[in-house]
Amino acid sequence: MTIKLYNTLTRKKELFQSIEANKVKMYVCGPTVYNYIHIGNARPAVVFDTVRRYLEYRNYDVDYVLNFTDVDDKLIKAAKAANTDVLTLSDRYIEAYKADTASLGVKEATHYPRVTDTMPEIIAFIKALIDKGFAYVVAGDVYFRVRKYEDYGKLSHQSLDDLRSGARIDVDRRKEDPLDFALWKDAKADELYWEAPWGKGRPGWHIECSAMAKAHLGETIDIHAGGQDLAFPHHENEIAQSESCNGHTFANYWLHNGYINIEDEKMSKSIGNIVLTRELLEQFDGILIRYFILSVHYRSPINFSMGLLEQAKAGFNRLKTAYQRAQEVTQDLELGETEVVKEKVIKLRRDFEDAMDDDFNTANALAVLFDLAKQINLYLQEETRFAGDLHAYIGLFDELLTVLGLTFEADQVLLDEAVERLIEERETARKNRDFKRADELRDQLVDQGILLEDTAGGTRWKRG
RNA sequence: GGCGGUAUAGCCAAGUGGUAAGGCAGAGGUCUGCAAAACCUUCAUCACCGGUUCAAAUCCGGUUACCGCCUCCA
Repeated sequence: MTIKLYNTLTRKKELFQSIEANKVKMYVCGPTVYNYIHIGNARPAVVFDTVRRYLEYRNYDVDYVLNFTDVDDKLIKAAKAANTDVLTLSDRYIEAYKADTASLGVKEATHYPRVTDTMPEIIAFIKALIDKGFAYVVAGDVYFRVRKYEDYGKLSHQSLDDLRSGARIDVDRRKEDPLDFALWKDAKADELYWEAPWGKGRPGWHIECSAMAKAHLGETIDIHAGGQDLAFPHHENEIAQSESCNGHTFANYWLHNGYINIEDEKMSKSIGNIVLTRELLEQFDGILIRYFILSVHYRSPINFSMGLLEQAKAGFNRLKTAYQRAQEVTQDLELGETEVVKEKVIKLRRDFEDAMDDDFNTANALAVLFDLAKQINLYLQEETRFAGDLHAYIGLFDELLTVLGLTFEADQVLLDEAVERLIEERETARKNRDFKRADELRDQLVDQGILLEDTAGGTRWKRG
């Protein structure tokens, strides 16, 4: 049990130690639900889901909280544009988020708090900050007093002075310090608002996470995760709020995932190269997209393109083929098992754990799966094979796939009658050594996306 | 200006001191009626310069290029 993870706070890989034995409190910053998620949103969803799965594999009970920001400027604007209200809009995109991430093999979170459901806690949180002198009210807005919190900048490793000099010209002169940030925004006309002791309005962006994490996980949590861009200012501000309010460490480990570029360019609205997960799912299996994401270490940048996804598919198919062949063959074998295979399984498992223990190195973990596939392929060529051996390989395969959230969907079993007839007809042709006819039929099937493999045990087929 | 990241074969990608994992593509071979799948073989000295060391892709210094954050953003 020696999981090491890279902590942004210390910029080092640290040994993971949970607050409570065998229990992990994990908070992941979720999306602002004003649109469908893009591939960039998919990365943290997949990556931190994998972290969670591995912790569970390591026998931790993981309390996994993922929030939805369902009130903010973007939502208000989007709702107006769609001629609907904020809550209807956010409901819709929350459902879409869950559906899209489910396609990517992401497990359900333990809790999905929403800002609008956490309002009393948020208001109480802000009130406590005001009472302690960490926040001040200006004309209905409430700001956090950055200079009052001594450790400000400890996550992004910047001093307050450096941050100030880098800050853009701040037009809001009501703030005591340019870096002070809004905890509460005064309600403008026609906007959704909540009643607070200092006036009507809605919460600022950062406070929600502090409040929701506290409400669901307590004052000190184990892991707080999100995209690398959230480190500053969002997470920095969360730390400032939470530690000022609660008086002790907010999160022990901070994990940040790298960006996804599109064809070597930053994904952005202005470039117009946003790739929605939903669109991608029309062309590629979600699990393949997950595989692609996991083929790179989570902190490194990933470049995305259709070509790269196609390339990944070829590799993924290699794993899938080995797995499926093992399953087909195992039914016909005699019972029994060998020491050699037993030891190989033990070693493969250990290699996998070594990879994942090292800051969730999924690229190396996948290399272990390729090793496993190779062992299976080699084993299938041996003269004497036992069901027990293949079961051991398959069992390990299943287990490791589950940790990574990967599955090999069985190809649709149902074939069109017409297709089946073509396959049969080809078999007859082959028996009659009419190879010209057989090849024609095979080409026809290829056109329908059916690939054939003639093996000793008969003809196999799969979808290309 | 401040903070940080990246640079490994045609492509993707691991690797933080001991002589370059894995995958895709390619080449040759085995198998096959031919294929496919699989197996075997083959394919890099790690951006550049200098230094430390018995030994560096890995440490130190410098150079170049690209990128991120400092402003809503995964």
